[in-house]
Amino acid sequence: MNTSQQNISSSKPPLYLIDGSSYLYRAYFAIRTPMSTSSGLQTKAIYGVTSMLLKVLREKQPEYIAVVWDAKGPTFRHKLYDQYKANRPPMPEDLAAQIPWVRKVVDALGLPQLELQGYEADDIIAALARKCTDREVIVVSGDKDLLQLLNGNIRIWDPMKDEVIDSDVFRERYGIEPWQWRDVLALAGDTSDNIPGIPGVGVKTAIKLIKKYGSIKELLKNIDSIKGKLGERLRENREHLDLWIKLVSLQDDLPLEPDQKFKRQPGDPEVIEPLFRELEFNRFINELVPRKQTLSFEEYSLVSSLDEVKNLRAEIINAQNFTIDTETTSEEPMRAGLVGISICIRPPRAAYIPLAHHTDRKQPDLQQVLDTLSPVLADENIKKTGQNIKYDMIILENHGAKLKGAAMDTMIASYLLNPGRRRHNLDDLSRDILGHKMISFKEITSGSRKIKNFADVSLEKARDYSCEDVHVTALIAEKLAAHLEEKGLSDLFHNVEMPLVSVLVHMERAGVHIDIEKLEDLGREFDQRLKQLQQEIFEIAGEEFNLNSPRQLGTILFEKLKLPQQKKTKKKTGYSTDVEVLKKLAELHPLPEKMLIYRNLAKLKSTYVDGLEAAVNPETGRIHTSYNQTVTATGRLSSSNPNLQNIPVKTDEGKRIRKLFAAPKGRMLVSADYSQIDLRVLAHYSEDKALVEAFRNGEDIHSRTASEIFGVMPEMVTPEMRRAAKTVNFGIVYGMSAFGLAKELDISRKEAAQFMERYFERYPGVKRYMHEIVEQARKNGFVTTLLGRRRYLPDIAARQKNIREFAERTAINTPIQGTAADIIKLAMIKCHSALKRQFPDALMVLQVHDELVIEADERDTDEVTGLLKDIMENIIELKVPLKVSAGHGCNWAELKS
DNA sequence: TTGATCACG
DNA sequence: GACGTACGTGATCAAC
Repeated sequence: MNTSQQNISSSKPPLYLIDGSSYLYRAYFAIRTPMSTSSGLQTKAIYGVTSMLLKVLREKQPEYIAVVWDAKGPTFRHKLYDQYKANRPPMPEDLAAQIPWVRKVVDALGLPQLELQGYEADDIIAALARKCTDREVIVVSGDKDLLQLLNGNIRIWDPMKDEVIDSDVFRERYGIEPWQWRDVLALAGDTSDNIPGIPGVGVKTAIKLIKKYGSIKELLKNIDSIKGKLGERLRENREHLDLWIKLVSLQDDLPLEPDQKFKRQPGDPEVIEPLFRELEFNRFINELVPRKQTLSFEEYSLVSSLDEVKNLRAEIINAQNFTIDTETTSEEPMRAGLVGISICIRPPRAAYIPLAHHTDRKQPDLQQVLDTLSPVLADENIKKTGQNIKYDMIILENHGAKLKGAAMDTMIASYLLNPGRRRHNLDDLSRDILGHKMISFKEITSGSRKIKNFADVSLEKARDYSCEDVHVTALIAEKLAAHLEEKGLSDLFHNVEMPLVSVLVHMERAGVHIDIEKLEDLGREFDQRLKQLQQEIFEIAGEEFNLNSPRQLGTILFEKLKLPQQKKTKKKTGYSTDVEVLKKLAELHPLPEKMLIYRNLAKLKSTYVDGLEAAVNPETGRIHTSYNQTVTATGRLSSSNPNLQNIPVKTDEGKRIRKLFAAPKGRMLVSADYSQIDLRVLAHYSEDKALVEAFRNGEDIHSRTASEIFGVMPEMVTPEMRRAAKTVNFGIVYGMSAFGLAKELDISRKEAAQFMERYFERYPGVKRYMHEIVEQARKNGFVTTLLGRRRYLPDIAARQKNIREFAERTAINTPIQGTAADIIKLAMIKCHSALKRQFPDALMVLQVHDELVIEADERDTDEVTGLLKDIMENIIELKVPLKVSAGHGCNWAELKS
């Protein structure tokens, strides 16, 4: 209806109206992790609102803006209806206490704010928005009540979901006009405001009614013709509707004008910074306050001669520990050259040794420096600290200097303290732990476009940057060490994670050998077959399209060929064309079948053939992955650049890829993997009698489960039954529901539910474990593995069922997956040291969660196999034995025992 | 940058 | 009454 206003606004900056109260509540209830300052002030709501406001300021840079609040005390709605919001408990005390602080923050940011006695924020927003006709209005809110405001001039934006709703989006989504939304709300009611609406009518039904009749007014005219329970209820409650309409209407005749008062003022850093420090909002300080020196830089020195290096060495020997960082030419350690080394003895004393900067100025000789430092680097008793020290160890060792005695890695320490945290990089740790914003790489390279890597950075800038790195690392290390101790994580850190670093250094440097010629042959073959397939698919489809585009394929399948749509994509953005769908469609049409073959081959070609080819290191002729020790939430390692933990194995085509992982001449690959480690860990934790007994007797666990759930003698178990039981066994470890099992086995939900019921009858200990671990998570807020590794599960208390249930499944799975990870980490450390002693030529080349692969001299094959199996099976004593199956072969696909 | 898909345990 | 439903990863490609 207001389309005529559409273009009025284009010349003037829009007015942003922010629904402060709704975000205040939302933040308070939605942020699950408790937040408070060290003095005890709760800050969750302040933090949430601040974060939202900063997002608006950062992304929109609004010139006209108002932050609007609900007034305290009763509103006109309470006068109309004494039950209004009567079901709502009073505002929690700790939330009320945060309000004055939020107001202070808004003031400090220079944003106008208002409230009006007797009205809610929604009414103020409505009044201002409707009166503002000379410019566009953007209402910032996540509240559905405000949808009735939408017109050609008013849009709603929810920055937290990053969702913009304008009239068109609204019409498409609900099939009605925005002004009709008021009637929808009146019919449906609002439980949180204690407006009942028509009993039995929710938003869906209300929309249907309004679509049909246009408005409540028209509906009432036809009310006698509405049939069934719905008609009855409407007739019974018709006299209330007038009141519900009044209550959900937004009051817009308020004495407010959208005038110059709403011009945004510049925020005052002098006020903001102390305020944010008081609230301990370190994360926001960097965004708003220009970087200042918060650390002392006075004791940073630039080392220019070998004599100075010797002095440094003397200082190190005196201190017996130091923090180290290397500057290099690449992020990939196996391709990087060494540019400089920084060392911090005692914060703030730090020094930078430039080695290969592009400069005419004098730099100490790289080799002489390493020779000089070698005695301290290689001295295990001199303890080293670093941030991702594995990287520095690889760099140094590649340049002929081995680093021993790595005792503290701040990245790993941060990971153990909270493995769910997304980033453990130094910049973020410095910000969060020290409240210090570090010099960014951008800052030292700005002004010169010639800077390609660190070698191009000037010596002074390099000194400041690099010394700050070690300085900050040393400061963080102290704090994190204390936290590890508090949380009982020190043993895991010192006895598992830190020793593992050296193992990973060895593995990454070793790399894995690839048969490059066969790789290239395979690439050519796949290429040909892909071309052929493409041709055939185009012919069947009757047109050409991009086979790699799921979207284009969807159009062909469901619009052109009119095949029945199976399901939407996860985010509901289009037709799904995944394997499941294509398999179903293959029964109806020849194209999906071809597409499956194409997809399979295309994946192998691009990810594996091309990917591996690009990853071969020209100097070593091998592939050096990175094992990430601080990525997974459960404690597993992950592998990247390239990922060697997802090399195909299941299909024949896939095995041809795996076959390319071949030992060089005279060498052999030995592989050992834990069989059913997850289920054995589950047996250990649950102490379930039947499960424990099965493993102690060395039974085939899937057959045993089949015999249990199908109620047949073990010898009567068919392969089909065993397969189903295997799926159940896996599903249990993930906390699967009957629904999930039904889908996986393609059986009815009822049957699946019966399987699960039988399972829990037969393995009652497992049921008990699942219950207890969820209870434990609820009580502590985290779960632990055998070695005390923690994972926090803030969602375990979520009000939303699906979110809470996800956390519950995680609580079940993490101790199992994480304990298996603990076990193989222990085994890696022990195997590595045993191999080093007994078979110094052997190389540990791969770890794939429950499997270790060693490359050894072919004469040592049997002994290495025995050693591996022995160590892995006896690495720790559980209530059931650990079993390892080991084999060897010339390549990774063909292993013989 | 995000979403869809698919490789692994 | 509708929604979602099996844990943990990383790489590639299309599309924005």
